[in-house]
Amino acid sequence: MPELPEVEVVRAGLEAHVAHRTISKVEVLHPRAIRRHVLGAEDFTGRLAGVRIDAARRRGKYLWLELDSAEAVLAHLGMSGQMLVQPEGAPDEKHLRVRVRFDDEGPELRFVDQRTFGGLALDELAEVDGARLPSAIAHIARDPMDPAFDLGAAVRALRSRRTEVKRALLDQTLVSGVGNIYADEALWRAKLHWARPTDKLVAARAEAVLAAAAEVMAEALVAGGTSFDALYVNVNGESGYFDRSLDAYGQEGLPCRRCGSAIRREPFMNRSSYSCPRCQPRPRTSSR
DNA sequence: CCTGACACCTGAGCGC
DNA sequence: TGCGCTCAGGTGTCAG
Repeated sequence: MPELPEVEVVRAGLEAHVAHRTISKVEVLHPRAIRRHVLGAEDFTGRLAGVRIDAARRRGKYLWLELDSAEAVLAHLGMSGQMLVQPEGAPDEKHLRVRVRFDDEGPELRFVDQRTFGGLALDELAEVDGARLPSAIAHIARDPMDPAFDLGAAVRALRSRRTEVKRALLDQTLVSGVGNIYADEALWRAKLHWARPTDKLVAARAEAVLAAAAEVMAEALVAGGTSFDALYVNVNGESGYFDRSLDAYGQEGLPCRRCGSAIRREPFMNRSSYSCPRCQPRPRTSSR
């Protein structure tokens, strides 16, 4: 499930259903799911047995389970990863990759991932810029829901890049949590075309698009996230409903809510970008 | 250093 | 039906 609101929905579910429980046994059903755990599946399962989960945390699209062993299980959902809380004995999902059982014999935790772009790894926690993070994600910037998020610093970082504004929004080292959907929504709200060069954005415009990203992701979280199909669900398998509130993403041909022009779709980085041709005019100097 | 292209996967939906 | 193509909420790696 991908972007920040959807990942936060999952994190909250993990906090509610697996925090304060002790792991009894872990099974890795597909090696790719733990490819980031360099020491391999045996090391992964061996070190998790008997460990208690203290908390579920998140930065951007990454989440991790803090363990009483002072380590963490770092997780990324990739394009299609799910964390499901299921009764023991429920039939295995087709793409079940990792199963975590607990010593209370309550519901088990399942990492399910069709495309296997996501994965789990055991990692050390490290102090990074005042935060305690799995060391593998030390390079990931704070997200807009982080209490210590610094909007001014994000504005400066974005404007220091020489690239297109949407590429910058998707760069998780500048600001984290934003993906293709919320980038398009933020650009629509800020009335910016995705190809606008970052180094020519005045600070107020850069701030506007970053604030819009924060705002739209907060609204999406209230709605339980964005979900077009069964791939994007919370730990109980339920979909969010923010898709009904999208103004740009996936709206090709539909009237812009502000001006009525038909929303257009343009190729962008091997996928698509949706925007309003009138509210978000293409930059004059852009090649596209 | 920084930027952009590409690889990594599976499955759904479409036109022929 | 079936084939081949395109598309999909992401990111690590590598060449220039």
